[in-house]
Amino acid sequence: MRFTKATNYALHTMLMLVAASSVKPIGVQQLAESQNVSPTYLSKILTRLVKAGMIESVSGANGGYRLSRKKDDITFLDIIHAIEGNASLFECDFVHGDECLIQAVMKDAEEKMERHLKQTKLVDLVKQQAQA
Amino acid sequence: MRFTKATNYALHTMLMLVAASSVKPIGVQQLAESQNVSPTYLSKILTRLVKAGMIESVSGANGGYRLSRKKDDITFLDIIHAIEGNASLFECDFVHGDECLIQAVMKDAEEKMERHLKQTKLVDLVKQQAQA
DNA sequence: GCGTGATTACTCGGATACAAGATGTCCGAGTTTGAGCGG
DNA sequence: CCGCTCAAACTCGGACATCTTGTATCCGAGTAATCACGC
Repeated sequence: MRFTKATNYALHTMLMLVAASSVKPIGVQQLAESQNVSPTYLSKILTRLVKAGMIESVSGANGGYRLSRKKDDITFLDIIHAIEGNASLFECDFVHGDECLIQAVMKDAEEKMERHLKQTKLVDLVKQQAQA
Repeated sequence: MRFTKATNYALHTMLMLVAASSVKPIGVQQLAESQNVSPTYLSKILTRLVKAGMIESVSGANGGYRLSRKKDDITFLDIIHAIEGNASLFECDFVHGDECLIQAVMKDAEEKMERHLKQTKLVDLVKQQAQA
């Protein structure tokens, strides 16, 4: 029960893209170097973000990745769900007659966490970085 | 990033033990049957709870598991930590100069969840079950 | 100078490899209860 | 009836076995920009 490294890569990459926020795409190599990942692996992660509609890829020379339109409303939860999937963290597959009380508690806890991740946007971090 | 089945087993088993709450221990077989797990596997999980000090095992005939003394203050978080470990869910191992802003956000989110799990006790569920 | 083609710098997707963790199973060893048996 | 022994019913712990998932690598294919070259 831990977040995967892929999520970490995705979050850091997105932070860079939001910070750059320019029209020009940033190449995978550049993004990968600053995180010590192999470019091929990072690109595999980024395709998931593309499918989620938050970034887009530009192929060919001078290609790379850049934010798609909605740029400023991207939350942590968006990215995490794109990478980890939006399945529930806890799933009780037993068949006790009524609803599982344990599952209810776990679901509440999960929602507490998700609420925080949903209300924190990447842009906020960029501003903090700029001040420092 | 999901909770393991072992955690599910542990939570359900603890709920039974708290509900029983008697002096007599309950055998692993009985506990396992009601959850469709093999007794050997369940016992492996329960030893972790023993090491965490929340239950104790009684060996020999008519043996089994029962709560240790502190019985009524056991929280969800206690059990989860005993099974999954108390490591942080998110760990950024990069070396960016200052503290990782992303990690800070994730840690906050995690704490939101843990707070809920810490303030929910198993005894509360037992009472709910009794009412129904 | 201008079009055409080749080269180069990229991303994309699938196939594959490897490691770690989750999920069990099996077995031998220790421990307690209780039954059986002999005095 | 008492005590001793032995079998049965348990848990404990380590050593496997298997399956899934995370973490990557490699390679061929497609695509866009740029460079070279001939007219």
